[in-house]
Amino acid sequence: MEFPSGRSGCGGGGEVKEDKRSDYSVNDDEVRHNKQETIVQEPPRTNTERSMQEAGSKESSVKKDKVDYQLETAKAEMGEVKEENERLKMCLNKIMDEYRTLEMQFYERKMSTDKENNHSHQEIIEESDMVSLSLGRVPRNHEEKVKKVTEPILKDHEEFNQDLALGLECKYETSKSGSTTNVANLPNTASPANSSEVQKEEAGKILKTMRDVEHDEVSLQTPAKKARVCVRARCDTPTMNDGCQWRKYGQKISKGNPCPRAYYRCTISSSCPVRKQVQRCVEDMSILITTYEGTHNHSLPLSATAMASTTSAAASMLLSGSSTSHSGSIPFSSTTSTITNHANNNLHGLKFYLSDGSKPKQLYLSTPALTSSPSNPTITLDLTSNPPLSSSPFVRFNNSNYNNQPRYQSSTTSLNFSSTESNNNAIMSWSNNGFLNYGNTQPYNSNKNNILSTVNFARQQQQQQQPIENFYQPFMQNSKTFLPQGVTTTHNQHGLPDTIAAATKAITADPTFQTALAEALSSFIGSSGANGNTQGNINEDNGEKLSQKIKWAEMFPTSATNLASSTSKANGGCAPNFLNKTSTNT
DNA sequence: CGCATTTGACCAGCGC
DNA sequence: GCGCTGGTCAAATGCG
Repeated sequence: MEFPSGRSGCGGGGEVKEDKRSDYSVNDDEVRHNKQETIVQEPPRTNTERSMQEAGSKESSVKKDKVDYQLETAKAEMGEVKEENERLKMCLNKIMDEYRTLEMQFYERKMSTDKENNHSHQEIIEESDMVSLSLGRVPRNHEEKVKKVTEPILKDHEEFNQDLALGLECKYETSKSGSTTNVANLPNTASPANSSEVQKEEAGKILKTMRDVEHDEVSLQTPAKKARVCVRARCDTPTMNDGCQWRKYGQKISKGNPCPRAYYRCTISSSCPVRKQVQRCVEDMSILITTYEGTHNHSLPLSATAMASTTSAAASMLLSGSSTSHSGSIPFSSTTSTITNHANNNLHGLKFYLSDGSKPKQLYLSTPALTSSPSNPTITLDLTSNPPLSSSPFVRFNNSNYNNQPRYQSSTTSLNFSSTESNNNAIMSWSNNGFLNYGNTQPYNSNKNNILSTVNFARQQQQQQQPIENFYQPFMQNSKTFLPQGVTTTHNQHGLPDTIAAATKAITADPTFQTALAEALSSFIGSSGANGNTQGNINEDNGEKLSQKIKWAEMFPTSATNLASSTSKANGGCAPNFLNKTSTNT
């Protein structure tokens, strides 16, 4: 059948049909076999042979009757199967129609709301963000399917359409998105609409089954590769305030670190599986190591979405890399030459260093136990300036095959969003109120030559003399625009998409790194840009952002949608305050 | 009194 | 099998 997954789980009836069908194939084989036996027989030459042949002809006639009977039976049952198939097709068609109807209603309501509020684009972005903040990976063809469905409906709102598609695609935990996602996957089989209660039930079964299948896929993936995201940041408080609500459920003195490790679980939802571990770095007590594990299954406060999306993106990056590692490639190491060629691209002061991943090392982690489990690949986001255990302030994508790692040397991918300064000038830290600060006022030196390969998304040269304190202000309070070198734009107050475009051109060679970096960028940049005074420019830059999203989609087929979602979110101003000094404590 | 935190006990996984 | 370690549970405790 066309949809094995959906059909096989269709209330058990599908399996019966499948079994019957397998019987058909067996019967057909028997028929062919019998026919061949009949044809191969030669004419008799002697009486004995003739008598034997007569007996044989009687046998063959009996066989023929049997074969004919089997053929007719098979045909009849095939007809039933075809009818069943047609019914299923009609079910799917009806579901598709209902989906389109709902979608159109949603768009219409959205448009009317936007007209009323007189700032449509921003509203759209915010609303779409409410649909989904997922940073999961979306197959490009899948996105195109949804786009194809919705394109005739709203050509003028392609951006919104894309954002909605993202939400429909990614957020599996909601029933709405789950159903629509699945429906969007279904081909549009043209058949006359014939609604009936049976069909509705069947449609419901299909949707339920497919939701279950999807949920099972997620649940099966999660425990096997429960990625962890380790965030290192300077923080004076016992825990850094990431906007989420946590409840402490345990504390342990771990080996090798006199500082106790605290265990927290998310309390926003009782069923939320997210855990975090908090521990001071043994070598620098001012550094707080927070390890996140799991994905929130509920909506987050605005102030919590940034960290959540960051960790989610990082985890997604890690898992995507780990998945490729199984196929024998090193996910992040093949981008060296390309990235180095564009090593001086600056992007809003964020620096993503890429080093040779062929030499897996465990970096930064003061306590190896934080990456203890071989089944838990860990990515480290280093928000400090001086990783104590690293010889150079790189980001090391040490996403080696963690299954082969010893217990304390499991896969660790490290992102260092830090200064290249080797001193103690933290550019980002959690202050005594638990919120993220942005370091000192030391001049920023963006270039280091002792790195194997570098992606430098830092500011351009003319900005390098600016204090670090102003480093992130473009996304926070000031409307300054920091453009990469060689990039010109007419939207200076909205340089983010253009700078992203310029940066992405620099890293288009390697799809794996594209995927990984795009997801990391999506959350980080998206978050950083969220709080800027950019709302007034939303409308005029919408087209630019839209085109930018398209660029991203072209450059990063597997992850551009995530970035587009995050950037639209950021521009919509409802993104949280991962980089916001003034975020409110929830 | 309700909620959050503390803390010892318990369990599972891993290495020897 | 045993010991070690990380992680979790749940009763006890503290606090507003």
